Amino acid sequence: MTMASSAPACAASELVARGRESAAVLQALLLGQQAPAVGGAGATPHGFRELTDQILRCCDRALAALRRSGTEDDADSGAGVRKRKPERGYSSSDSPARTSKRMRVRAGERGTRVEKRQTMEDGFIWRKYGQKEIHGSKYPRLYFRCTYKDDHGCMARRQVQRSEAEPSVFLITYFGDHTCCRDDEEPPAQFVINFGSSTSAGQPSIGSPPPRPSCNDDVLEVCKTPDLCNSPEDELGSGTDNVSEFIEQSISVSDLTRMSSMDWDPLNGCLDYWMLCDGESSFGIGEFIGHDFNYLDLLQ
DNA sequence: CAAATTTGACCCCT
DNA sequence: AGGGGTCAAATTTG
Repeated sequence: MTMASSAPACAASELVARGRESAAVLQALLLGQQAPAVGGAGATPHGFRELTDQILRCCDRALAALRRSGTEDDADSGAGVRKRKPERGYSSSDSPARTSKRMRVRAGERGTRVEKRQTMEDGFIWRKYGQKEIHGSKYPRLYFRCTYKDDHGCMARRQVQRSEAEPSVFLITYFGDHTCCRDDEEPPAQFVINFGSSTSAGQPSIGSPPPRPSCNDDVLEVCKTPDLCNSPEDELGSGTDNVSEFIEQSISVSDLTRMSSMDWDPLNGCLDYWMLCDGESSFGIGEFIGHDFNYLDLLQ
């Protein structure tokens, strides 16, 4: 990823200005003054919520842009995938870019994040590439990579494991950046994907266009400590004490739908995910679409 | 038939 | 040696 160091600052500046504008509108509404409608927001609870959401988003993204400007080098090296040395059975040309969790941890990989969620949905399209029984763990760990790994070279990955302490909760560990939607091009992810088991709804189900990965209401907690990625369940423990407290403000489905209609740009979309990768974000990725997928993989 | 998932095997690390 | 992450052939699904 290459970006001029001043670009994030400019973006942050724009975002702060946008956020301030929204704050001004909100203030006017609260004071009962006449205010121009922003995004259709009016002096209603819905309108207030919309404005506050917008303000918060702008602030968060601005912060992320600024942080990113100071840590780009780290992020580049951190999220990068190190190739293993050529292995037996692989030709030099097709030697896969395998990664080792230990290698990443040892190298201080950034861009890892653990979330406790009620759903595996996060707005991105993931492709399952593995499943492993974890020693001492009741539930298997599922391995996903971005569907657009091949098309866009997106190296985002995630691991999903059902919490033993809270079976209704998924511990999702994210690795790497989503580079599949950073360009000016239209974001590739325009579908909701439901990961299910092979025995039933094994194939992803395509539904209505999902909201942009930004705020969500099913993120219970987010742990931004990369080390936790080693073993989310172990390190998170049975409770929530070890997890940095983070409770997402709930967002209605209608809000999400509206958000999805926002103009797509890196600041409105994938930047949210960058923030996660920076481990500094105050909000999670993805949105809650529904709970209609099967948990059989993790139930066993 | 193309794309996604499953699952056994391989490899690295401790 | 064993655990964990990833690959890739086989299988399944739409």
